[in-house]
Amino acid sequence: MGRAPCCEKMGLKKGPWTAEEDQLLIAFIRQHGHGNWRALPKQAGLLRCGKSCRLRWTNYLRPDIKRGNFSKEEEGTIINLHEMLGNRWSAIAARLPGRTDNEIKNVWHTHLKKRLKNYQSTSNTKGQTVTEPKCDSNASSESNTMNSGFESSEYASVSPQDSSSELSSVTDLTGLPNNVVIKDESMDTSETFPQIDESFWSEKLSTGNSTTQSDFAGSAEELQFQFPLSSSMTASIGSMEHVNEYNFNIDDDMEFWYNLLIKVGGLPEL
DNA sequence: AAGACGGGCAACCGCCGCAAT
DNA sequence: GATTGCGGCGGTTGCCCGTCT
Repeated sequence: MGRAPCCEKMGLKKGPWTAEEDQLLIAFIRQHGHGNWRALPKQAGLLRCGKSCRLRWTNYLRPDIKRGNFSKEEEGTIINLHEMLGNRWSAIAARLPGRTDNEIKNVWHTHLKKRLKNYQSTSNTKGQTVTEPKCDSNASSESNTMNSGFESSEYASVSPQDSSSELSSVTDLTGLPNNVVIKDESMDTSETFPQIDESFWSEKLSTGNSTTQSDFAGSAEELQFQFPLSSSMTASIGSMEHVNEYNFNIDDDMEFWYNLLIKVGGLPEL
């Protein structure tokens, strides 16, 4: 069909935003909101396309943006979520209040990916089975054996070399709120994750605007999934303050997931 | 001191999904 | 059902700035 470009380039400004433009945008959105991005620049007196305005607002001007360096916990969360979700930056950002998808994407490409690579090469030299993360948009089910990708001394209380199939060996990212570790590259978990969508996790794992551990602690359930190479699976559910672990050893995966969701309050009991 | 280089980050581009018509 | 318009998303680009030589 062919779409027209998002905005006619003629007369529209590109490049870095000036303080004046920022003020115009903020003032307009404060007064009128941003119902229609395409119409907004004209109404606000900006020579920008709507897309540019939306991006500037969502990535920089929004009042709830948290600026500054990422904490180690945030970085750990990103790595874990990236393992789980792949390059779905907006989904990852939804779990890190105050952080934007763009910011997370930049952090990933500039810092975390390198760290992951270093970790992997280190692991490989130690004879571990380590897989490259698949950056596939359908990667919510991706699984691999690289744990968090952090140097163990920095983030994980259990060293990567210790990875056995027992619960104690699940890499613990020292109190991360949504600590999900999926292992076993031979397993396609997309078939066993049928009902776990993003809204479920964000509802379960985020509370308001805060990202502090204590905020997560009350509401939720840190999930650690571990798939040993056997046909059975082992999982633990730990809260932030006290690790209430539930151990499952099951062969029938669908029943397992359903029961697990009931446990964490994601499904009503029948 | 100055030019080269590389990293970090803000912004742009193009595609996709969805709702409205 | 087809078309159109919009918002959103992820990939990519290009500028700025710090470091190196």
